[in-house]
Amino acid sequence: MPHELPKSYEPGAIETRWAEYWIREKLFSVPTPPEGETRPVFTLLLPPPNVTGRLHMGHMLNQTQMDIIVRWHRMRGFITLWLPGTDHAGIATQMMVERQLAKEGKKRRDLGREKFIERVWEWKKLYGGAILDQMKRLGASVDWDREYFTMDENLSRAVREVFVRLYEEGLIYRGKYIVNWCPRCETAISDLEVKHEEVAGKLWEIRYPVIGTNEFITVATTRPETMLGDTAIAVNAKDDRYTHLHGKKVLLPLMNREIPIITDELAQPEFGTGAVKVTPAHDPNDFQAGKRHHLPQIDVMDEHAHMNQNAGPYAGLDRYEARKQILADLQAHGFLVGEKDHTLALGKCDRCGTVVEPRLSEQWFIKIKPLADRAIEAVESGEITIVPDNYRQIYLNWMNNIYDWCISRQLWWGHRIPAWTCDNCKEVTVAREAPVKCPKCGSTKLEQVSDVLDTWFSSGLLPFTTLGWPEKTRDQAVFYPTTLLITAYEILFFWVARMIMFGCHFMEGHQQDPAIKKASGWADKKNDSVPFRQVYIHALVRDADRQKMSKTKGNVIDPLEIIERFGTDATRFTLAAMAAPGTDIAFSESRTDGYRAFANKIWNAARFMFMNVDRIGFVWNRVSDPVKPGQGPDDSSGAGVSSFNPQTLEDRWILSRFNRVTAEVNDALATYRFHEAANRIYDFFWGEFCDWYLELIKPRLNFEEGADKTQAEISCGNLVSLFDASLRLLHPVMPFITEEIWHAIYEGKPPLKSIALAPYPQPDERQYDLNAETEMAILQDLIVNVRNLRAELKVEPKIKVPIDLFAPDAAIRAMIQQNRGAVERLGQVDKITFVENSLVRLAGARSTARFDVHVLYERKIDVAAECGRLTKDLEKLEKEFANNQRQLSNEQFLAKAPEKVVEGLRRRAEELTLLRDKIKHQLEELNRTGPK
RNA sequence: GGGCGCUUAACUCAGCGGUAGAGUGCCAUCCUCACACGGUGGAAGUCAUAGGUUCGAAUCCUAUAGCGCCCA
Repeated sequence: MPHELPKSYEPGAIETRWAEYWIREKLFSVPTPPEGETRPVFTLLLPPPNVTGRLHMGHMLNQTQMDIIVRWHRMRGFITLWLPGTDHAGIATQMMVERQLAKEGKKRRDLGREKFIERVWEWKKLYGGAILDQMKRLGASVDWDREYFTMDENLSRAVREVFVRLYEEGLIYRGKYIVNWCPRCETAISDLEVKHEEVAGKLWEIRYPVIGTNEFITVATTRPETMLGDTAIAVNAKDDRYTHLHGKKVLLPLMNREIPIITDELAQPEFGTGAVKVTPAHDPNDFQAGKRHHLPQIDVMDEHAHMNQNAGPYAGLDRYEARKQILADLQAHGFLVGEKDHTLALGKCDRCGTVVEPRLSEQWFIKIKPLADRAIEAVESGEITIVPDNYRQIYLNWMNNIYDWCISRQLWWGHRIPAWTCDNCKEVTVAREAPVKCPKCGSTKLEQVSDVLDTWFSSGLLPFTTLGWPEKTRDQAVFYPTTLLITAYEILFFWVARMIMFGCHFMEGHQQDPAIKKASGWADKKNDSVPFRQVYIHALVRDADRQKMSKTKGNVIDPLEIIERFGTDATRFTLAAMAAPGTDIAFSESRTDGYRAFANKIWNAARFMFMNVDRIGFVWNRVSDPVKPGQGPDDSSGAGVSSFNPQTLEDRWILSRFNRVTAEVNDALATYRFHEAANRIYDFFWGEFCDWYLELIKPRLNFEEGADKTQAEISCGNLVSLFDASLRLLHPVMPFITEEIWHAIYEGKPPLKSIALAPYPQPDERQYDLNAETEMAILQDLIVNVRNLRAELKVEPKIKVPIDLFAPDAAIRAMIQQNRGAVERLGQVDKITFVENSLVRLAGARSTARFDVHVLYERKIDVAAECGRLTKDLEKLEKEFANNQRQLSNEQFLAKAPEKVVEGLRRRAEELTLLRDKIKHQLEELNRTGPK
């Protein structure tokens, strides 16, 4: 059956087809491996996107990298599980639905809790799958049979179990503390959910009259409205300016309340006036100071950040309205004594951007220190490695300065806290299931606490809850700890750190199936409670101007639009090729356009191959193809290109090069150097395979009457087997085009359902051929020099020219002689004449260390241009030579530099002398014969 | 305030102790029977600045400037 492919590659046509095929055929579904399984395992948890999410470049990068690593492992014979799912995203989702309600003129309270949650579920059903559908377009090879949602019943049960256990262990407590409060979302949020922003603000100075004196104490504040809740003034004990006021009281302006002057470290003498107001209910530092001095806590705001009844005449005002009013009143009564410009870091809600208010409220917390200690240990001991390495330190710094985690949220959408309050005695009972009666007073009037848990509480448990925890399952024995986590720096603390803490705590004592652990290469790891063995933190994708993408800036690049225009493969390749670890990616379309061209190049190389396959009537011998699924990473039986039968220099050369590139690509992937892997393949396929190998074998393929048919078949076979191997090498990065061509090679009857299940190429050292590589380099050098001379002599492209060649080394002469056809074809040469003497004195000649070549053509060369070029070359050589000699005459260099380097420089010196003399001669000759 | 990163060809980026690289763009030329999303040839960089370490620095150290990020 002849292969018919369109002349140019159209990704849109094939990509959706394969994406659907992979899902329909369940190619990436992984059943639980039975006892006795000895193959290596690779497990990766997809960072669950929010149900509210739309695919952005960050996801695309993340998923591209994961898919590359996952496909690479799968092709190397690992049992490879990539687990997908979505996160219920408490605040974000609730906001979406609230917004929807707002359009109908309703608020969530109008519906009531139950109806509202029903509404969210409806919303989730309708829109929640959007991001996963987008993911499918990327070709992500996840196990869709294991897809989860963080609010699934089994996961919810696990969440309750975790909560109860932590509570019973005394690691969860409830209390009234200062938390970050978002007045718009009407909920507490964690420190991590507050984003600080530098803004130009004011610093106001207010003076408080000291009772019993005619003195004043002046304090500075950026939030004057909180003064209504002041319960003390603090000065530093060491500050002599205030010693005489110790023990005295001041009269709080506007409120006419007497409050004490206390001494506390909170007041720093060198800062401002050295005295500070203390507002325990509205500032975390003041809260601590208040505890130390047993000060009352006066809350002056409500949950909407409006002043409450404690604010006296200001009750009911919005916080900023109140500020204005208070400043005016202070001014009027002579208490306001200064106003300065001041830049302050304003905390804003990560979700909605509203300015956060520190607020005293009853919340649930996790006592983090005991959990953090083990999580620190896991990273410090190397049980978990973080790549790039610098994130390790960042992680440790954070963990060492961690605060208790506020886990309760005053939302409706999320995992409701499994705690019940007794209506009668107010006793709070924490339990797995709703208690029938209060254990303290026996009352049956119990109401569940209305708060829900922070979204990250449940996602922090995913590495084990998705594997069936709290039951002990075979899945856990096999797949836990997961092997790798690939994620963005942004959620290192939100998510990664918490998974480590929870994993180390709840999976303590867990042991992975020893046979599988060993086969997977983790035998040296002692701790199987960690949620993953390795963490790879990927870069941020910025726009072409290095700006962080954001909706407000309007510079968001939509990956789906890029995919539409250039194809998924090209987009994936771009992200891979630009993903040098530790550096952010400035996404540039021109690069993607370049990689679309690469896809087209591959496509056309395939067309070329099929054209010859069809013409020769070649039958691809499937048996000899090294397709052995399921071989382990150490099994080298499929190594190299086993069905390749090298006959000629170019055969030996390309085979050697393929094996070297294979080694480099495998190494690069093993250390997450995606850019290196992508670039190696690109250079090989385009620069070596297409530009040289395909050109070189054309004469052997173009068999006509009287030609050697066997040779044509052998080279056709070599072409196909090398192409097949190259496709497998490239597959993890460009899954679609490789799948399409691979199936075409097998004329729709491949030995496996997908190239994704075929083995990944491994280098075979026996197929390295240094001689072939050296000889090929000389041949390429010769051809390039001839082309170069032709261009300079302005020889018409179609005209073939004779050349003279001086090559003193007999072996090189023989090699060129043997490959003269290549020189003739690729250099447009019609006759090669070997000569006895150097050709450097001739115009229109080039020389290298190994040969001189002269193109015979009647047209005179441009003497001035040639002189210019040679002079420039000479300058460069002289400079290098001078440098070279300086080093070689330096005794310290000779004494200290490694032998290899010295030897290299010596050889280079010889070459340089030779080249320099040749150019000098050429210049002399040109000056002698050429026009002035 | 603390911490981190970046500054290499016009643009976007690799390289991170031993002779400056890629892609795009640019110039010239060629629609040669896989590919003009192509071939061939070419031009283009005191590797931010100033010191230091070293036989040798784009690469290591220190300082400065500019840009950016994170944490408080």
